[in-house]
Amino acid sequence: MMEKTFDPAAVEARIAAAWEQSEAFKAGRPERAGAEPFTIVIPPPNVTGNLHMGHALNNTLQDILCRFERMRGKDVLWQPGTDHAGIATQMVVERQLAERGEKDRRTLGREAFLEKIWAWKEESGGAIINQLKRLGASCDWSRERFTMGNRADGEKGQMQRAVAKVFVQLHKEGLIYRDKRLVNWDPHFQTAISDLEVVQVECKGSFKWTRGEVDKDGAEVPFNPAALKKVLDKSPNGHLYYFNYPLEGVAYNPDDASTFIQVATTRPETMLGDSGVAVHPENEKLKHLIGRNVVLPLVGRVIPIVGDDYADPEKGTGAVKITPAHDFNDFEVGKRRRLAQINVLDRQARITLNFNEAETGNMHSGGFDSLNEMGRFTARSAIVEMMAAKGFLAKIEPHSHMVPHGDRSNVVIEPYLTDQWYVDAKTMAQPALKAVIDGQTGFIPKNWEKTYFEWLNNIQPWCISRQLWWGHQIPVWYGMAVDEHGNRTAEQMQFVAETEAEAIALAQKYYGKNVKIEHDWMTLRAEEYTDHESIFRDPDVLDTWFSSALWPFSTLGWPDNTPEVARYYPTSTLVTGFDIIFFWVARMMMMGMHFMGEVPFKDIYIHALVRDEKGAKMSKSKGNVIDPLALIDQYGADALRFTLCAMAAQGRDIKLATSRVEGYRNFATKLWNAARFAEMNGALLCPADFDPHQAREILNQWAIAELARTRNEITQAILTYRFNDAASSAYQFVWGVFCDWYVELAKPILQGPESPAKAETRAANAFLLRETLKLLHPFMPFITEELWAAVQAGASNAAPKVLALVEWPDYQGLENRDAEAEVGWLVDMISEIRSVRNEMSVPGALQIPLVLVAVDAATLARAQKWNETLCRLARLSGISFADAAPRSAAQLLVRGTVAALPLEGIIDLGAEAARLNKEIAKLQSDIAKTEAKLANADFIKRAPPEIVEENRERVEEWSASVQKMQTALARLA
RNA sequence: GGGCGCUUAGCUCAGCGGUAGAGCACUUCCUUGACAUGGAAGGGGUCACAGGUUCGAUCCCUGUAGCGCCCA
Repeated sequence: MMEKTFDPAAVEARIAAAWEQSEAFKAGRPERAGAEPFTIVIPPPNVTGNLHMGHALNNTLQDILCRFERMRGKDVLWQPGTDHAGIATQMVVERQLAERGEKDRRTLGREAFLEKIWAWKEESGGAIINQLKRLGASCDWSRERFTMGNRADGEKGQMQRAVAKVFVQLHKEGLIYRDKRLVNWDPHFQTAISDLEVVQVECKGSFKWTRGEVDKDGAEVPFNPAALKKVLDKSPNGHLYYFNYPLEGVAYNPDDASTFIQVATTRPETMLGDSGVAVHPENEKLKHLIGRNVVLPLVGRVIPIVGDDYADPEKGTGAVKITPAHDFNDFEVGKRRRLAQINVLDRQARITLNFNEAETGNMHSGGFDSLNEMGRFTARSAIVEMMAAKGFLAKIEPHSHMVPHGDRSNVVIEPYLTDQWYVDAKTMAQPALKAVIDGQTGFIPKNWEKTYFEWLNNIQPWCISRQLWWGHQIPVWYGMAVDEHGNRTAEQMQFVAETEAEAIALAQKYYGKNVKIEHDWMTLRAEEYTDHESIFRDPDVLDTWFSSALWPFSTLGWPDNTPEVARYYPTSTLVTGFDIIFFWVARMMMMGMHFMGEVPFKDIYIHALVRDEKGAKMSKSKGNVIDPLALIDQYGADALRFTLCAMAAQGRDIKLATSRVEGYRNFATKLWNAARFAEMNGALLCPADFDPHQAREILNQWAIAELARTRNEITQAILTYRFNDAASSAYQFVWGVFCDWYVELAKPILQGPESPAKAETRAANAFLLRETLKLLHPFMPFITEELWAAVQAGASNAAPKVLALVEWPDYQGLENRDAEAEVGWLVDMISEIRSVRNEMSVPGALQIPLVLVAVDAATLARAQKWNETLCRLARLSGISFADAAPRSAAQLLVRGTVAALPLEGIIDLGAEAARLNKEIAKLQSDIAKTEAKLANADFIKRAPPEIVEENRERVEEWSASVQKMQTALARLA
């Protein structure tokens, strides 16, 4: 005897083991060698990561597709793996070293530190893989990949070779180059980071001061640098500072606006690097100053006032100070107007005054050396104080603005001028754009194409180098260039090669002598070798996304010519969130088009973000994170999966409420109990010879037809990525059709005497249950697999051992209108009687008689046939037939049949009259509305005939009902 | 500022040119032999607002308001 409820915690691990043991998820199963392949590459989660709700949704949807296609007989490869997440991993391991009191990264040195990371990875990396298994993800786990490959393989490793080959080839083609540009610089990790790793945080300060402002006693309020410092120490951002920059050649007077130009900035310390002031060329108030110069306060540098559209006349003072080396917009203005790029920060974002003497102005003589190596925020208040002291500070006001922060380090990011490696993304974007325009790849929902186009059309060079240790080291070696006599020049030489050996070979060819590897540039430069020359490798590593961009083919074994590449590329579908369309999807498209000459995936399904109940993004700092593993523990993986699927409507975020998960847990219980009922009634095992087409019982025919319809709905819904429709179809069938009606209507038969009808119903019940398990399996793999074992018990057929490999049903010719008419009538009759009973407050336990009035032979036969069922489900004492309704009876109308419940003495006749009047009124108002519509000549003329006909029929039906109810009303008196 | 999206029952959301739907919550009744993680019945919505297109608009178009996200 089955338990009363399904206990996911007790079952899930066992089921997962059974799948593993049967190798159900393995791609390339021999019996499917001739089958169509279906491939999905998992969006590789971060190796340091833990399963969050976004992963749960993402992987549930992928799993539904994979299980569905696997059941449809395809050779499914769901390729799993993780990515090496440069900064995150380095950070995790550094923190671990600190906690254990071990040597820090720099003390350890690069090699030793990398050993530590690999050790960490072996020990605790990739926990998320097991968490995905708990969710039921049917990946081919034997093929798990890691973007960093395997430690043991070194540069011979396939992932390493893939990355190196891509780099070298793109470099050869001129699509990878070295350039000096602004990057997002993280001063904590001292590396460039991608836009993706930058979060904008809104900051608003509180300090306020205006030059010349007087207090209530009429005294001028002096600037209080200590007070500002105190505010900035708490939070350095959120103020706008107004500076007067004196015009060259006039005596500066803060009270005479004609002697200066006023600029506003949120980052005062960058003024040390100003090389111009911009004014909009059509700015009536200021344009006359274009072409003049200002003398940069403190520094003494003479810099021009230039005309540029970037300066918005409406914003701030209308004049903008330009610091090309420390602001993305200013960088562009500076390039347009040929302004100097003066870097005033070091790698830790401390002020450095070691810029060009020519650019220094009078800094050193001005007594500002104290600023050197000062932290940027300390320098901020120091510089403001200096400006104030010299009378250049006009105003400070609180200002709300977005400040970029590193998402890992949480420090303020600085735009920073450095040499980095770039991919010419603009060129590579063209085939990626074309592929979507031509429809080789399509987004679902389609409107995401717009986002994709938008980004690819405005794409910037992709900075791929990172100043980290953990990652694919850039395959470039540097040496000194030599002239034709073999003498070193001041230039640098680059050797770009897939392996160290190749690099040495290239260098040897270039130098004409032996080449050795040196470990850093300083040593190499300092040494004068006689017998050989030396090169050293670029210490930087590649952006993690660089290797992720190769994921759809590198996981299949590329660059080797593996059978997997041939069979599973291009992949079928990519399932991912919209937040990485730019960073990942677009880059996979670029790399796929370039290296494989073919799109990496045919469909890109973009799903929503999972938010909390109130619609807020889940985040640790808000404390509103719902842990999917906790939900799995509490309600089971199936319930969580079904919830996410049911809520995955296209184009809308998911606001997750645990009450929904609970609801679908209850759904699982319902299914479980349907099986339990079947077990108790000998209807669990479907006889091998049961043919649904041969069912003779109309109830069975009806339910089988409903099953077939549901199968089609689910199939269609999954194929069109309408996951929520698929879920509701399944839910409606299991609960609303199978449990609520089929089982109830079948009870009298199943629990009655032996008969052919009973035997057939037992078989049909088992059949319906078994087929339902198949249809539900992609959504709820655990409970269905568990019940599958039960419905297969003792079955001797050759069906696969696990449901995961069973064939998706395809029923033909099972629809049945007659069955719908009869069972529909029965269902409506029972519902109506129950409704009247309830409304009339007939005690639940009381059995009452039913009189069917003036029925035809067919209805009479129908009523007699279903007598027992009707009596049982509607709590009737019996059914009789009459030509006219008895007096003092409640009357109801079901699909044209008049039914009377003689309830004299039981019910309040006044209440029944009121009930009938209410229904009549409702119908009459509907009739009036529809008749008005039919009276409209335009409607008759222009509406489709079937709609007009439908409305006519409606009026007729309603009118007949009104008439019958009026008769009933008359009989009441 | 630019782009995208949203506004439907108390809550969370489907739907979408042709009589407004689900789950949860709520009310009443029911521990009957699959299931109280259950059953039966019920209340509850001028589908944000204003115009327009249409025979007909919750649905299409325009505008307004509010909210959210992305990019500056």
